[in-house]
Amino acid sequence: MQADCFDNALQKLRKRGFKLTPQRRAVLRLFCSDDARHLTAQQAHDAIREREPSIGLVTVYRSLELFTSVEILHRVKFNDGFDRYERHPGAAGHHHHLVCAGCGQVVEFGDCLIRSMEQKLEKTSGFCIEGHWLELIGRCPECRGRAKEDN
Amino acid sequence: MQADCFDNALQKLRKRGFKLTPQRRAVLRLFCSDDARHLTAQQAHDAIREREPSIGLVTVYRSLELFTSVEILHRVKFNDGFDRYERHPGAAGHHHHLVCAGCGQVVEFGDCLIRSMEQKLEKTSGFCIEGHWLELIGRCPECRGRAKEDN
DNA sequence: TGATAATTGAAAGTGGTTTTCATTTGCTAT
DNA sequence: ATAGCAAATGAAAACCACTTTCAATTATCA
Ligand SMILES: [Mn+2]
Ligand SMILES: [Mn+2]
Ligand SMILES: [Zn+2]
Ligand SMILES: [Zn+2]
Repeated sequence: MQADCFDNALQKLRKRGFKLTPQRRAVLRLFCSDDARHLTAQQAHDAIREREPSIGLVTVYRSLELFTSVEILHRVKFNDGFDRYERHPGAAGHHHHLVCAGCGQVVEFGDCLIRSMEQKLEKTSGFCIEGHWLELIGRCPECRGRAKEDN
Repeated sequence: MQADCFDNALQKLRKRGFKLTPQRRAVLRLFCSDDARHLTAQQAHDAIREREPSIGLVTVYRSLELFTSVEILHRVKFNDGFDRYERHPGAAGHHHHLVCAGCGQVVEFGDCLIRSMEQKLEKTSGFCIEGHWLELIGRCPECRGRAKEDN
């Protein structure tokens, strides 16, 4: 749990006039810990309840939405039916995800070549490109081995 | 409506032992027409009902699933909560979509630089990469104008 | 022309997410 | 401190794209 992450987020909420409730602090605390990555609302709720047993799942949903809107969190889609959340990358720049189809393990990578593709496309299409979603699906070394066994 | 597209699809279904029902023919007819692109199940159902008024939405869902499994159709995700379908690109190779955040208009593009990114990543991560999802979000020229007016 | 298994459509179910609404609570002005 | 009030919370119900169930229908083939 990184203190500056937590304090910056509180600051941001205060500045915009949102109330600092124990529930919101608990959600922030979770996502400021380094091991909280790509969590679903349900996963976040389960984790938070260990410290804040009375918090409702609905409040977690609302906090995730609020924090995403003020860029404290970032919504990630793995196309598996769940919205997932991680700390907003901020100045560190965005990254993408390589998800194992076997075990769900996630590898992050930051050097994406999409900007140059986008610049070419902006010329040919006349669009102003505002963002992109990229998800790679594959198999991690362990799951490749397991697939071979099954044959 | 391209006849060879339709006939090839019928052939494919027959070969695999699926029955050729009027409902399946109607779904195929729709997706073999050139203007049917990135349709949701509901949109497909609405279009098909003009010729086949009694077809059920459930049957459309089932046909889309079946046709996707035998690679007659291709499932596309714009991360807007709907599964969308288009003709399977086949030998023509896959393409990606640039979607306007204002009006939903879609531009397709085929030259994607992701393969080289994938090859680099396969080395560094040890994953075997099986596929990727890429969606670009932007604003078309008309919607850029409209946004400027609103200021 | 039947026999048979696949297919269909209506209705009910599923599951992640959102809305409703009565109650509680953080914040501010006194 | 304290009261007043808008914002936030939690339980329950609603939402909605999609899937499953099941009885009736139908394409296919002997
Ligand atoms: Mn990430
Ligand atoms: Mn397309
Ligand atoms: Zn794996
Ligand atoms: Zn537009």
